[in-house]
This record gives sequence, structure tokens and C-alpha cells, in this order.
Amino acid sequence: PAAGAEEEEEPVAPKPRKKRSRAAFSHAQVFELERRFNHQRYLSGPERADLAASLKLTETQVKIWFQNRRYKTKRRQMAADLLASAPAAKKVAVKVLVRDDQRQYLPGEVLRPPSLLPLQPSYYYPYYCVPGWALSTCAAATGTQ
Amino acid sequence: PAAGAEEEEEPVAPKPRKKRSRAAFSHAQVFELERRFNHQRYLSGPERADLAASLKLTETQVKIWFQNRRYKTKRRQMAADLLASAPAAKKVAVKVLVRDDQRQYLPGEVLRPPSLLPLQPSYYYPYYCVPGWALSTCAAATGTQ
DNA sequence: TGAAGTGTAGACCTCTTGA
DNA sequence: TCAAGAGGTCTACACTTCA
Repeated sequence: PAAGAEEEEEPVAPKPRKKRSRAAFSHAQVFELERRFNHQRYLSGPERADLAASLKLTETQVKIWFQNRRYKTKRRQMAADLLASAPAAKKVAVKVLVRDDQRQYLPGEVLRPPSLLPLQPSYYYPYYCVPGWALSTCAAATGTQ
Repeated sequence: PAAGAEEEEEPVAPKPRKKRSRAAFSHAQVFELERRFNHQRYLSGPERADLAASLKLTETQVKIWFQNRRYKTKRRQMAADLLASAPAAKKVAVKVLVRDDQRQYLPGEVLRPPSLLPLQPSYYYPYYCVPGWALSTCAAATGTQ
């Protein structure tokens, strides 16, 4: 449809000039985020809001942090897996359960992708707040920004 | 925005000629859908898949049915609310808790939008299946029944 | 190095349409 | 009448950027 072909889309006139600032988080913030991630891979809406508030971060920052963290973990896991089965079979992607008398996976890890399932599925929380016809208490609940 | 499940024709379909044919569901199907909706406002992926299979409907149809059903319920509720507080204040949107000695809302309804919260939050089930790098067991788990 | 940008997909909501 | 279309929001994952 319409929005096709965008290669060198040069900001012509009205550009807010995104400054891309990468606001490095403090040790305390990272520590808490890590601690939380360690026991919970996904945050529900309210959980995210609480955490963000307590860390003085925006909800988006927390959301993105968890997203990046998940991806990072996964990539690391992938690399490890690849390494573990590196010189092995190149033809079929089959899990190597035992190699040189060394178990490669914990019992529970077999039959499911390497530690990808969320630690806790986390509740489905409707991200939309109160519907439009109601008083807009949404901003307060969801976070301003 | 494209994509999405739209196929329900035989694989022989020569042309995607979308005919927009409102396939009225059978009484039995509607009955079961209603029964389910009555005790569960949202379906998780697997639940949807099971229900769809058992009713001989596509998952998309079930999804849309629930979507429409939710909206319908909500609209009806809105209408009722509006009616209940019709001749009331026109200036400010404030809940009328008691009018002419008649309670307008049940105790639990105050402080939350009129019966909009899902009956059961339902589990957050990652609708995305196994990640790309894993074997694509997605189709089997998610759909195409 | 890692927070943020970009792009794609899926689910939800809201309102509208037409067989 | 009501399943489906269409537009918009939000999250998730997959990379990529660049201060």
C-alpha cells in the first residue's frame, strides 16, 4: 500500500531532532532491575508501573529494559548452545543430551526450548485503562509521559 | 496490517475474491460460545484453539466473536448506565449513587467502571509461539487446526 | 556496552458495514 | 442482525545504532 519505499527519508522541514541520549541507569537501578528479572521475566502492567515509580524511571524504560534483558539472555543462551554442540552434527538440529559422559542439559530442560519460557507466565492485564466514556483516570494509572 | 487469518476456503480457491459472507453460526455453536463467554470473557491461545476446534470454527472466528461479544456487552452496559442516570446532571459526569432512595449501583460497582473488568483476568499466555530459532512447532501449537 | 530506534506480527478496542 | 472490515493502541521479538 501507501507507506512503501523509504530509504533515505531525509527529514525535510519539521523535525524534532531526536537526540538519542542513552541515559545510563544507576547501579542501584540496575541492581533492582536485575533482582526483579531474576525471579520474573515478564512484568504485568501494574508491576511495571510500580517498579518504574520506585526506580524513578519511566514505564517505557522499564519495559524496554526487560525486553533487552530477555533478548540478551536468550542470545547468550543461544551462543552457549551453539558452542556446546559446535563440532557436532551439522546436518540435523538435534539436541545433544550427553556428550563425553557429560550431561548437557538439566532434566527439565529437555523437551522445551532452553529456558525461554517465562519464569512466571504473569497475569494478563488489560493494558487499556478505563474506556473512553469513563472519567479518564487512565493517565494516573498508566503513567503520564 | 495485512496478514491475519482469512482463509476458510478450500485450497482449490483460484482467486482471493473476498466475498464477505457473514457465515451465520449454528445454534449449537452460539450456545457453546455464549456458555463459555458467560464464565470467561477472554480466551488464552490454547483455549481459543480448543474451542475453535470443538466448534468447527476457525480461531479467528472465535477471536472475533469474543471481541464482538465483549463490545456488545459493554455497549449494552453503557446504555443501561446512561439510562439509569439519564435525567440526572448534565453538567458533570459524576456517578449518581442514590436517586430517590433507590440505589443505582451495587456496592462493588462503585469505584470501578461498571462491570468492565474481565470476569477472570485470564492468564497472560504469550501468543507468540516458540521463537524463530527453534524448530517451528508453532503452527502445530497455535493453529490452522 | 547497552538504552533506545526500527520493523513486523498478534491481540485488543472502537466503530462501521452489508449480506 | 451480527460476523467481519478497518483504523488505532500496545506488547513482544528480532536486530541495529551510536553516544
